[in-house]
Amino acid sequence: MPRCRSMSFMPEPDEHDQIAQRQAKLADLRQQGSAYPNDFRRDSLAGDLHRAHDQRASEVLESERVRAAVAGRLMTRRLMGKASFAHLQDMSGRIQLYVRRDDLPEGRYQAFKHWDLGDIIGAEGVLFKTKTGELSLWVDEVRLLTKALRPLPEKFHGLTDQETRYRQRYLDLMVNEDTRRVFRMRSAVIDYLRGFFNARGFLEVETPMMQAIPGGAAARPFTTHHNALAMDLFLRIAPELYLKRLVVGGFESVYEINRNFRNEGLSTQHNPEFTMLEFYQAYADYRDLMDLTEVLLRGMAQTLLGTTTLSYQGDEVEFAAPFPRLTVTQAIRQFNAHLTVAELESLERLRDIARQWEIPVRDDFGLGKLQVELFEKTVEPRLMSPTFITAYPTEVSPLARQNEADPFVTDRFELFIGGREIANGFSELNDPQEQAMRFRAQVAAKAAGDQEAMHYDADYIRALEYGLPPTAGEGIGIDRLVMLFTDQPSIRDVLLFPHMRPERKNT
RNA sequence: GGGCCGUUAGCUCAGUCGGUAGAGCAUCGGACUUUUAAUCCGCUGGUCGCAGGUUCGACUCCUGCACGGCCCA
Repeated sequence: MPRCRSMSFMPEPDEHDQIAQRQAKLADLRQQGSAYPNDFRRDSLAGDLHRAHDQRASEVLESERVRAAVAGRLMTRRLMGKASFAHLQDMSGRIQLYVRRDDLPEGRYQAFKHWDLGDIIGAEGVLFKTKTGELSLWVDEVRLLTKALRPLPEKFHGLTDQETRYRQRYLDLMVNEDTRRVFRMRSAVIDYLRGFFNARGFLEVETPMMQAIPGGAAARPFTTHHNALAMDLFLRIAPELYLKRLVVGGFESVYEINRNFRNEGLSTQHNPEFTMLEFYQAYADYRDLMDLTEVLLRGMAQTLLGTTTLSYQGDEVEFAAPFPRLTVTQAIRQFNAHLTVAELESLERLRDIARQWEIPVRDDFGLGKLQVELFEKTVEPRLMSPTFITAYPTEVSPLARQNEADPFVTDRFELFIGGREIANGFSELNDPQEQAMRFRAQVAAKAAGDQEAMHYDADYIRALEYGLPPTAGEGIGIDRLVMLFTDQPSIRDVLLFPHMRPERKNT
């Protein structure tokens, strides 16, 4: 690929002053030689240096003359005539540099004075402590490695404009430590999940993101097109049906952590692509998974946060106590004391109640769907500490196994934390004939206008006909979990690059 | 899709009753060899989101649009 190697770049006339000034400085650098050198090698990270030497006495440090080479972005600078202090930031943190004219090669200090905040530099020197006790590097060599042509956001207030933080996440990461904290925690959450499932003998797998038949959830898919095959494909809305095929194949414990895509609106809770953990375990049922989920989340909180009590947007969320388990109808009645069992089992009565709550009721809503709608409206937002809700109606659970005592409901649960659904799991429906019937009902619903209803997946039925062992499976929404663990109010705050409408203004 | 709020210098923000646009930081020039929101002196920097309208005159009032935030669906 041809690359632009222009040796004299004229600033665009509409660029503001600071960019023009920096471009002029870059032009000078090009004249003097390589403007983008890649021969500087560091041997230390700021964070490691602090960990190793912060607690050591100043005299000891000076007598040992510990040398270090560091590199990173120039974040602050205090010029005081013939000496300066500066802070360099790398992935691990910041280290202060002490730069004196008389300790540098001839002319270097003059150059250093004209470098800009945001430039990427390398520095070598000897560690010492300033009179205020801050570990610093007494620099005897410093080089400009990459010129920054655009100025940094303000050093004190940082970058606060939400739109810019989302669109230019690199800037947000540069200047906002809290943003770095959130995404480190996200990484730690995923790392913990992998460790947890790997330690229990689960196999991590990857299944198709592009599917001919989108399945495994009630949602509208994105459509794409394969040119060579001349066929439309769908971006997956869930990996569920493929993961259960793997259990049929004999991978009895599997998990996948990856993206799902759903063609719905954007909100503080929804991004078109989001990350799910799904896992399946043969010879287990939904109660086993509730137990496992409880162990998982309690351990995760204790390990990653050092506590089992966390604060989410001002509410306390407690992971230490056993998570309460209530059925859908028990939960509705707990938060709607006036409702009777008879009312919850009357289609006509429930329709009226739902309308009173301003729930848009469609004619094809059965009793089970109405119960779940009422639950979501009146109970879900109030479940702050982890709560399992069980006995989801069969009507809204086309892939879940029916309860043996009460076939109106399935052996399914959802976990709510912070007023939101975090997990959804159930004993899998492994009867191929029953599953085929459920698919046909979904197809009928789709024909009647339910755009979120499922397709008939004949290969999935064929797989079940070979025999899916009794199995339980669960999905956990990673983005929402990370929101909880980082106390962030919007899903956009835990996605590095949340979906945004294209910006029209000039960049 | 609806309601409310926002968009002013690179960043963070003021802007009075409609009368020629302000501050801090950053930048630029100068002083300063242990500073840390360094300090001190001086100077720059603006399509007030975009397009219309009202007006002698619009950052300000009105309409539409774009993007964002929050709430609702």
